[in-house]
Amino acid sequence: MKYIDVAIDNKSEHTDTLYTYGCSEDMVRVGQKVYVPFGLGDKERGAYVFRVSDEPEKEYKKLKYAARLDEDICLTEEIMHTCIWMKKRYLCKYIDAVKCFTPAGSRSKRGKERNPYKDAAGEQVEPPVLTEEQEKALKPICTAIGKREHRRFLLYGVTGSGKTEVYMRAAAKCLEKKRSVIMLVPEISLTTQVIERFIGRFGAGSVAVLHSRLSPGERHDEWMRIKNGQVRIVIGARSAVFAPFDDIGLIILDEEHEATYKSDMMPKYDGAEVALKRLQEHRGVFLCGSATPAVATFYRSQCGIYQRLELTKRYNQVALPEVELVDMRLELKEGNKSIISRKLYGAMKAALEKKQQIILFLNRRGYAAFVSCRECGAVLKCPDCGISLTYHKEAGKAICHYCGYEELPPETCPECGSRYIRYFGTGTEKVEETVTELFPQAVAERLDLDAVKKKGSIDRILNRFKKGKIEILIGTQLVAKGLDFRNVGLVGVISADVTLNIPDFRSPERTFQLITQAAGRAGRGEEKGTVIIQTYTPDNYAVSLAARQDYKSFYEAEIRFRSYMKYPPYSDLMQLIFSSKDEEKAAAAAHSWYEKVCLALGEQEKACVFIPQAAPMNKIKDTYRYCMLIKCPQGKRQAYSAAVQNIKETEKIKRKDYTVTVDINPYSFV
DNA sequence: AGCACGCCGACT
DNA sequence: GTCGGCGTGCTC
Repeated sequence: MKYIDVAIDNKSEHTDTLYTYGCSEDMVRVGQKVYVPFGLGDKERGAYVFRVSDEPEKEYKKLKYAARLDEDICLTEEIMHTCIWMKKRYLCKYIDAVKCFTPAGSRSKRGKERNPYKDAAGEQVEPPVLTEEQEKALKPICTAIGKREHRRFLLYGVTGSGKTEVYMRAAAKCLEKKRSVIMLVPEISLTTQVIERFIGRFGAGSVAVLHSRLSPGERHDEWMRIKNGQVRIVIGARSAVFAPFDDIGLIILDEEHEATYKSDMMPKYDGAEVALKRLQEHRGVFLCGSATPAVATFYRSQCGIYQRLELTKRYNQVALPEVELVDMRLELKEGNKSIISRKLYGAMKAALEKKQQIILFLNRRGYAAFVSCRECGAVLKCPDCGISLTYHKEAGKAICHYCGYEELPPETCPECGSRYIRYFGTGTEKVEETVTELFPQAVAERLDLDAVKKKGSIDRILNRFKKGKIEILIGTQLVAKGLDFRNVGLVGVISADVTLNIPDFRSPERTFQLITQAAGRAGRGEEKGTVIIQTYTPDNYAVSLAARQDYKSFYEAEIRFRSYMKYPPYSDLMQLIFSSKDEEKAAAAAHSWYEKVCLALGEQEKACVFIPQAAPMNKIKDTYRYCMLIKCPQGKRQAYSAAVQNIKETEKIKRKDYTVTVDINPYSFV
């Protein structure tokens, strides 16, 4: 007779503890999925074994017995440890963490198996000769893999310096040692080139690609393929970090700085943190790479938590593009009211004459940023979110970019009745309109969420661009990401200020990354490209240093600011969100929690707890939200977490008319 | 969260 | 006397 401590598979907060059952079988192991009778009706429920013991912890009045094992699902001990760690780190339930590791679907009925990459990219290419820099970067990685050491590397390499080749060599070393590889990419649809190269190198049969278009059945089949050791390489978005390998030798995070590695659903985990936790137990290697590492990541490479490896030269020796800043205030002063500066116009004309392609980048879709009355100053706002509505000319509507609410823009001001309704600010639609006016003979197309919705997939538009059917591509951040086009001679950033003015401590970091990534799209072929950045704040350090492509100076400036303000990496930010159908109740909950948190942390820590605020988009789907931010200083993270967890425990016993969600280091504060 | 038990009012 | 309303409390 054995005793097993299990987490029950149900949604309730109240049952988020380990329950002890008797178990007749000796076979039962940690990580095994079992079925147990639960509750007054002894309804059979799924459960996962966290602990197995010969003696019960204490005497139980009515000890029940596990009914049966699940044939398919048995997780590893490492996974169960990681689940316990996740519960503590992200304040989620046991079962939330376990669910990350288990396939959502059940065994698919039909035995058919469809792999979209199966017949794609059969071109088995000979690995190229490594450059001296690549060789130097690869060596310590391979050594660590060979010696089964848990080590962490940041591969800091300019765009086009051949990071992917280093990833592939490290992966090959891992396979040689009969260990498994997880390769995380920011988004499958934007990473086809990298995936095809991996498949070309290792063969479609040995690579599993996890993506959002998989049906539950297919997902289950892939999970089994991984679990049974039929594949040793998994490529996927952040959730692929949960792949059920039992000997992980390497986890790669490509484009490490991307926000997509942070989950915004429960549990709100950070893919990089989970990767590190798993690798500690597997004694595996963590390898993240970027041309513009997150400030927090570079900081770790400065203090030796990560070993930094640098690739400074572009692969085919093409010089980095020439970057020019255009001060749009002067442009206006000198009488040019257009959104395209004279310099950008000239460069566009020159590029078109040379038959080079152009990318114009603006991180705002729609036509105008807001609709306002010139008489009284009223701005058209979303009735649900309180956020100003963006005017979309093509759709003829004013649309809320948060919740999708739309209305016809009014003829007269709803506040004062004036007819002076005007549209302010620029979006991609307006850029497209201006470009078609200026260059009527050129083929210009838009690539943003709206265009993708209307004209089909991103790939279709990008393929047309690749084939040269589009001369000018106008887009939001969708065009700034790792695409590699040979014939782009000019990249124009229409307004570098859009991201800079978002109220978030990371907005300089994001602006710097976006400009650098966009600039990296220019001149990847034979010729040196040109980049023109338009801005109203040319003296801002993020803008000016991005123009000089000077990451290290930007890092120095930014880390000083973070240190001074005690922002991450000098602290962890913990965001508590209180939501309720009743605004009063959400507010009351937030304020009562504020008192409780202050009390629990003590007087001297009070400065770290911020007074709750109505969330910027206060109401989503008739639910009101209040936010409270806690800045946890380095070294006190666990104490702070524990205090909040404690309050959660005591609060859940009482009748609740609100819900709390916790987000550790949220990527956005709206 | 579910689910059963229980204490109360309306009905055959 | 009994059927069912939902308020209350527990789940190894």
